[in-house]
Amino acid sequence: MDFNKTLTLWYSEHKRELPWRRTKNPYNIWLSEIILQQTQIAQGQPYYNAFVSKYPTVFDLANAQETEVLKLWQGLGYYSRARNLHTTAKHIATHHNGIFPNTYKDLLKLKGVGDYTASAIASICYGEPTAVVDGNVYRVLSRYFGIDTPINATDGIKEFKALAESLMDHDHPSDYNQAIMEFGAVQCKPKNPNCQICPLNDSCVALQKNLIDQLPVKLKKTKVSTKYFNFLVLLSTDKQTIFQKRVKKGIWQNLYQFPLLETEKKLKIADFKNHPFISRYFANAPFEFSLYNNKDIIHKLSHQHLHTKFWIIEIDQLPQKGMPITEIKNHPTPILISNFIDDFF
DNA sequence: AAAACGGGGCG
DNA sequence: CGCCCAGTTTT
Repeated sequence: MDFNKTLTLWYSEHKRELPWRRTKNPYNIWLSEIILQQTQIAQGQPYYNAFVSKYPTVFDLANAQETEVLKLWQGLGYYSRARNLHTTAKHIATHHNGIFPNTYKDLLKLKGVGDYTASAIASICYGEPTAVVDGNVYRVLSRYFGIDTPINATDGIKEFKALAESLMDHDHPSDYNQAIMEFGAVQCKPKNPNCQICPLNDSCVALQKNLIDQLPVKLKKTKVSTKYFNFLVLLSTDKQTIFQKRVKKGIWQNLYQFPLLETEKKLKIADFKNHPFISRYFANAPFEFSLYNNKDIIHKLSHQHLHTKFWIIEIDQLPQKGMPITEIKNHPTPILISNFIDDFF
């Protein structure tokens, strides 16, 4: 049986029941695809449900405040997705009367929608025969056809996209695209796939050549840097603290945090009070401090390891405008800080 | 072409 | 502890 037919038959028998599989509404499909970028279904599904519940239509999302959208996104990571999601919702509501573009080409123009997502929406919602190539597709195709071109360089990206397009079932673009992705997620898994029960095991090149563990080929991983973060948790006598928006580009843009002192090395307790930033920040106002965590909390991002200390600082009057402690939980914040808040307050 | 961008889960 | 995840944008 050919590759194509085998996959769609497998899909009809094994596909999981997922909330976004009950609809072809482009708003819902778009929302699910953005949430699922670089995100496993188990992690993304609760967020999808929360977003659909709070923002049933693109107009509801467009009318929200960005900080409210980020709060609902909190913990999911890659927060530019949430900012772009909101930007695109406003654009669709304002300039397209709430109607999504209905072609791959026009979908691609939306902020936060790249080749994969445009292909997914175009095929699922409108039946356009444009092939998705996500991590699952790279894995399935590289193994089945025995292709060792690196998947994260220009050559491989073009080669796999062309191959995927050539395999497209023009009569069932939606099912075909979802079938190959689901097959990658459930059967042709990254680690320890059970090739004994694979419906393609009689024609899989990687299996025949014992290359399942070698494919797909991925080029050098990005190196991880270490940073030292010191968060200043101010507590005034009138129950206020300083909690401010990260406005600069970089990680956690537009999320909230306590004032951050980043140091080259670990900041010792004995050196805290005399650190130039601290002495200047408090301008000799009397304060008492203690360290919340004796050992650094190591928060791991894909490209940074953040060695973090939370300094608890009790002071009569804040050196700048503050926020009542009761209000900080209403603001979006990185999971690193959210975990601290939940434990400390 | 390469780096930046989160957080969770798994072997 | 390294790899992977229904990738996109910026540099």
